[in-house]
Amino acid sequence: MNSEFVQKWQSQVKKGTLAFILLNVLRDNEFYGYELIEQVKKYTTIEIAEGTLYPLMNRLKKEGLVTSKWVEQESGIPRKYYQLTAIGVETLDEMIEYWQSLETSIKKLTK
Amino acid sequence: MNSEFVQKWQSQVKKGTLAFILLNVLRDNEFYGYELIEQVKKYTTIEIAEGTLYPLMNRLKKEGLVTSKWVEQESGIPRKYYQLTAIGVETLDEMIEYWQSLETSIKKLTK
DNA sequence: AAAAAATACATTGTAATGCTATGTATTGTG
DNA sequence: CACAATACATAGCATTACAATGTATTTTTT
Repeated sequence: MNSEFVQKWQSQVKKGTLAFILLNVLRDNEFYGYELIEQVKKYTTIEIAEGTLYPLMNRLKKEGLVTSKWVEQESGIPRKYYQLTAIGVETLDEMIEYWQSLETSIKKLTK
Repeated sequence: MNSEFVQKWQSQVKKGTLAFILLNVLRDNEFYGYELIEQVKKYTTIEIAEGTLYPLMNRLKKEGLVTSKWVEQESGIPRKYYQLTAIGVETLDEMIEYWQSLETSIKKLTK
């Protein structure tokens, strides 16, 4: 099961989907990078590679959708926390709208 | 509205989604390339560029998910009709399964 | 009748993105 | 003391959508 084609396809589906999921996760709380991977793994069936996440978060930051701040800890490596900006919220709303129309279309097709 | 970021994002979402949609469309009927673009435009909010469709159909063919046959017409340019193969149907079923789990996860996140 | 638009196929080069591999540094565990 | 886990990051590769361009025929408009 899960032929090679399907595996590659799933990777393609992530292009775009990941940013959408991450912005949604950041809507209610701020999280640090490594934690985002864990959160997404917990609440979806999706695994985000570290080599995917960090460049992605940098892009979102560059686009002004999130900000970040370093938080030192008593012990351990400092964490970079991400917060959704006002522009991020607006953008996310537009994305949700598009996603829902897409989802509706696909639901019609798959039955 | 529809900021530049969202436009680029929509294009990224199509990576993977397009193949999924096309296979779904081909489940019940065979269509030729140009017709597939029209069908998808009609039943979804998605526009597929010709420069996207023809290479995509070739990939699906190479992977054995579809076959094609030329059909001459009394007048006009010959049409290349695509049919879903047995492997195509199996693959599509796996894709539907993945899509539904993804959709369920995202639905939880967006509300 | 000529010009323009539509039909129907296709390829090339570009930009964007996820993934593997790799790297650094610290802390916790067997 | 070695190894796994935590936490950040980058570089190169493969994949894919899209704009631009091309060919050829047919239909519509002027």
